[in-house]
Amino acid sequence: MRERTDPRLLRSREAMVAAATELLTESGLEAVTHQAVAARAGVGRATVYRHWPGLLDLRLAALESGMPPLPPMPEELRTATGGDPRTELVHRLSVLAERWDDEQAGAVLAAILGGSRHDEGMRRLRESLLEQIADALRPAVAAAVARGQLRSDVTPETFAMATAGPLFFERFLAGNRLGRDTVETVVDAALRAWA
Amino acid sequence: MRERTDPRLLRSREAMVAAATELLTESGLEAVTHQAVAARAGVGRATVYRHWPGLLDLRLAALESGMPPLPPMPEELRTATGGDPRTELVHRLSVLAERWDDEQAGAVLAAILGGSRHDEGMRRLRESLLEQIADALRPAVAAAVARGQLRSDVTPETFAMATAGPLFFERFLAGNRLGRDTVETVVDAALRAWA
DNA sequence: CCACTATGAGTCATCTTGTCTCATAATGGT
DNA sequence: ACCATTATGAGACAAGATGACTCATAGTGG
Repeated sequence: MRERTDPRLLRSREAMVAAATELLTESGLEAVTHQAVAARAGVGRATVYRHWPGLLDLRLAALESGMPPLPPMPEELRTATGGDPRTELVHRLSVLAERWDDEQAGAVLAAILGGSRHDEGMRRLRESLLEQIADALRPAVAAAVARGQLRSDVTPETFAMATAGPLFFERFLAGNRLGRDTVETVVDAALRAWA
Repeated sequence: MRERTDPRLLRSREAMVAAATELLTESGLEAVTHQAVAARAGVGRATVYRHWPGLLDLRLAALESGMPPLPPMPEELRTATGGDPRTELVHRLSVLAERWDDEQAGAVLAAILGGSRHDEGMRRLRESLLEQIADALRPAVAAAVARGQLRSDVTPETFAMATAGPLFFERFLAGNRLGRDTVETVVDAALRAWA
């Protein structure tokens, strides 16, 4: 039985995923087709069909590679915050904001929002994105609740809505880049609102 | 010179726009093509090309018809609020939330978010959407500032970020319908945060 | 009643899509 | 070093989509 170790398979797969991600970033999900990916990856068209028989499979691969998990909070930074929830919240949301500042984020998010109503795979991606954000905020929200800085009924999901929501709005509806000042403003507003 | 009054022109145009909007709602922007619109509208393929020679023109027409201007605040309701900013804010945002609850809203917004990076027309649509929201909140925000319920540096744009942002997040990222309770929660949080 | 014009049907060349075959060469086990 | 395995690129192919065109017809405005 074949393992997943054939270098040819990995090489071409890597090239195709890279090409698909580029196309997604540059021209949106519509531009991700077997033909376009093959051409850009320098690969036979049939090869793309072999790896992802369906168009949705191919596009899902592009989207997945476009939204890797958020890097975890570095331990040295966590201790450096002195356990201050606000500092940690600002840091976690800055990581998110930085990612959303990236060019490809808009393409990925728009595709997920639009596609999740029709496609199960995209719905999964949307939910995992939501979970990613909530998980990133979970420890700091818990700490803030423990210290009485947030009401005890504030969940990570609620706090995500209160912070990631405005950031999303500012970035993708207003079209503005997200600086650390914006993140701090949003975090402070949420802390005031839910104290 | 021909006026825009030829009934044939208006009839077929109306049928095509309706068909395009349906396709957009049901299957996303990608499904809006000259051929599909012609088939659904019961119209010749050439006719669709005559009205919108380019694919982007056609899709823009579908998007525009999918985001008509928000209805203005009814005068009787405005007086009924007794000039209370919170009540008016809740009302205005409930109108927005109701629209976003609609099935087609997700398709329209996702298309605009994704397309506004590449297409000038979609960028215009995105900006007009933003303006729509800010304008809807403008009088109530001004009133709240005048009464000292909001800091004097809070603009309609800021308040839109603080309220429409979370609503957008809740509706399209978390996938939850927006009830009046959600709107009230969000408005109250924003009023606390920016008092 | 008539000149006008939007329309539907159709044709046509070109491109895209999905499936298939086959020779080739890289690969892993022996 | 050898060989059976297998992923690949090139290409053929039918079916369908695309965009531009022509033309007879019928609804329209004067």
